[in-house]
Formats: sequence, structure tokens, C-alpha cells
Amino acid sequence: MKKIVIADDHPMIRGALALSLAATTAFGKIEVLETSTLDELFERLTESGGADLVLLDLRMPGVNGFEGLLTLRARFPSTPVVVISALEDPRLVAEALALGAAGFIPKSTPRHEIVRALNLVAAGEIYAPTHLMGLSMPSATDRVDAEFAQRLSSLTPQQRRVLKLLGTGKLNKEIAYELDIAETTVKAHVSSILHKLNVYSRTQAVVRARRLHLSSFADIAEV
Amino acid sequence: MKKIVIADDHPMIRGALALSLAATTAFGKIEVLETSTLDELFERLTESGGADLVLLDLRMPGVNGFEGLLTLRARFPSTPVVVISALEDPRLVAEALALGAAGFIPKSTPRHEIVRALNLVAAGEIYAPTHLMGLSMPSATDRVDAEFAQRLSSLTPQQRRVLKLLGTGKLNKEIAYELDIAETTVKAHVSSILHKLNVYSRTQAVVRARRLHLSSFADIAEV
DNA sequence: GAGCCAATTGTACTTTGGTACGAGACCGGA
DNA sequence: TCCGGTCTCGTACCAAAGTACAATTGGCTC
Repeated sequence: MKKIVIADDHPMIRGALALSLAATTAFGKIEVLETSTLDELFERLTESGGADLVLLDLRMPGVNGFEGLLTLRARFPSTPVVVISALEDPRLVAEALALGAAGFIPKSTPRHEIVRALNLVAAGEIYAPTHLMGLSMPSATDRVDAEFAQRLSSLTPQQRRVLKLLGTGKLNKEIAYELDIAETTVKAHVSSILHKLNVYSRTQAVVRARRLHLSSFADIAEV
Repeated sequence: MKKIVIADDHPMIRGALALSLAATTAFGKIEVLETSTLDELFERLTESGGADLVLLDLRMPGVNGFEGLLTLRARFPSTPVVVISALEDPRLVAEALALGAAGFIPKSTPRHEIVRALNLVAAGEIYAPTHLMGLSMPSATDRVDAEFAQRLSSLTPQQRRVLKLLGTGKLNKEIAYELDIAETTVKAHVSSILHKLNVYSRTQAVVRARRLHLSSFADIAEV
């Protein structure tokens, strides 16, 4: 009995995906859970210790972009994640796959194609629509971004929080206050972050992280 | 005899604008100069000490985005600038006006409307297409951005170069080497930049500057 | 020439930032 | 139970960042 979680804030999409899952044979018997928020998704996964597959919408209330995928991959590295997206930008596809997604399914995909995609993923393959793959030759910057995304995914949750605050230009002292930890600890985190991201200053870390479409950096809090 | 400069890298656009200018009565007798690069524009303006009007394309070879407008406003504050753009994003309009543009004319504008716009500007009014104004209420962040853009425009050319390098995450030492000046001087510039931008760390300066769509920050140099 | 401003540099200083090493607490898995 | 990883924190140290003050140069304008 495989456990599959659909995480999408739109009930209609969830329903459509559930239908496709029902038509997918490769998983055998399945149990489908639906969540409409990221927090709920993590609750479910934490309770049950992961799942056999997660269908994750890129755009969810609270956290948009790749933040969710990043966190998901960090906390449940062994759980395959298929990204569902309304956008069909080839760069998004490349980025999602670089972050360890097992597939990328645009919402416009016809159902029989979705079923085929899920069967592929069930078999351990990686699915992405061909028309979004060939065109975007992995350029130099894309590869750099992908590598950086990989590094980003190696951050621990707390380190990600620190990086998020770094991204607003805050001082170590301010970060310490906001997270209610000692400044020493913040320094330890920052130091570790810099090593993991392979940069040598907080400013570089922020600049590089901002290049990815992480929601954490899309909406900077007021000063 | 009013001196008007058209700065656009596309000859066809320059021609169309020149025609519209010829049909504009409010300026009286005019002399029209055309330039295809930003550098050439600045040469002309420096020679003649400004102009009575500049029609500036947002996208020019070398420097895209608002960089040119920013520099123009900084070096020739008394010269009115009308922004010409192929893009019609309301946010671009708001930003251009915040930076002191006297008008915003999309390239899709019909000629009679362009003439009307130029007449308005000649009369000291500010022109922007109504369909790009009403929708984007000046939100809180927009106002913050506009204020920050104002501050940005107060930077000197050299300070702008330093900020650009700051935006790539470089150390003072590296910036000094690239600009071939002493690290002390870089520090002096950075310090001045921070004051002018009203922030207290380089990282904040970078984060805030990147929120604007300045080309300097669009294409980060290789590491 | 006087005055203004950008740019440059120096010295000296304080504050942040970042590294290195060690260590205790907690937690989940083997 | 032991092991590994995360989070925590301290001390100590060095490098980078940032400030303050002062001074020189050069170009510009009035």
C-alpha cells in the first residue's frame, strides 16, 4: 500500500490529480492524502515519516516558488517529489529537476499524459515534458544555478531561516534577536552556510540565493 | 530653438519619434539630434550642456533598464526625460516617474497620441498612458521603492560603479583592484553610499538596490 | 581667483563578520 | 545503548567593514 500526498491549494486540481492517480497502475494499491497548505503537508509527512510520492504545486499559499521543494527535499530526501506547475518556463523545469524533483508536470498536461508520467516516476524514472526540455540547453549560468540550488538544499532548516534573514540585510545581532538565540550561534550558522554555499561573504550568499526564484527572497519584509 | 535628443538604438523608432516631434507645435522651432548609444547621448549632452528634452529608450545596447535614466537624471537634473519603452508594465511606469521621468510612452502608442504626449511634456506636464496608471495603486512597497530610487539617483557615477560591484558580492579589496583605486577610497565610497541610501550595511544596500530592475544587477558577472 | 564638488588617499579607530576549537543538550535511528 | 546530526553557546582570534577627520588634486562655475 503506497502512500501518496497531493499538495495543492486548488481543490479542482487535487481532484484531477487524484483521478489520474487512480488510473495509474504502476503503484499498485495506493492511499491518497490531500493537503492544501505546505504546513499541513509537513505535518502529515512528519506524522507518517515520509511518503512514497508527493505531488507538489509550486504555487501554494504562504510559500511560493521553490521554497517548498527545497525544504521538502531537505527534510524528506528519500521521498520522490513531482512538481506540478501552472507555469511552463523551461528554466523552471531545469531548476526543479536540479533541486531533485522526480518530475515536472504542467497543469495543462492531458490526463493520459499525466498517467504516463506517474507510471514513469513509479518506475524510478524522471519525467519532464519534452517540449520544455530540448529548447533550453543547459547554459553556463543555468548549470551554476543548478549547482547552487543543490548546495542550498543541503542547508538545515535553521540555517535556511538564518539565510532568509540574511536576505533582508539584517545584522547577526538582529538575526539573533529574531530567532531568540545567541549571536555566537548565528555566526556559527552563517559560517556553516557560507561553507555549504561555497561563498566567502554573506553578501555573496544573498546575491546568489536571490538569483533563484525562492519566495523567501521575493517578498522582503518591510525595513 | 529647442534642442531635443532622441536616444534609441533602433533607427525605425528614431524616425517615428522624429516624425511625431515634427508634428508637435508646443516646442516651437526645434533641433533634433539622434543617438544610438548611451555613451553617445552623454557625449552630446556634455558638449552642449544638456538639452531641452531627451527621448530615452529603456532598452539600449550596453545598459538596459533604468540605469541610463538614473545616470541621466543625476548628471543633467534639469533636462526633462521622456522614457520610451517596448514594455508596458505599470510598475515600470511608476518606477520611471519616480525616478523623475517627465513621461512614459510605450512604443505601441499611436502617433497622434505621441504628439499629444509631447505637447503635454512641453507644457511642463507629465504624461503616462492612463491604462497603465489606474490599476497600479501606489502600494506601500512602491512608495518605498520610489523613495529608494530617488536616493539612488543621488549617487555619483563612481559611487554607482562601486554599488554595481557591491551587487556582485565583491569585497572592498576586490572592488579596489577592479577600479584601480585604494581600498581606503572604496571604503569612503561605500560609507557615502550607505549614508545616501539610508542603510547600515552593504548587504542591505545590495538587497534594496536589487529590488529595482536596474540592469546593473540583472546580469551578475561570473564569480 | 574664490568656491564647490567629485575623487582620491592616508591614519586611526570601532564595530561586524567570519573562523577555529571545544563542548553540552537533544533526538532519532541502528 | 551508542552513534550521528542539529542546535546551542562560549572563548579567542583575525579579517573585513565602516566611521571620522584631514588633506590634496582637478574640473567646474560664478
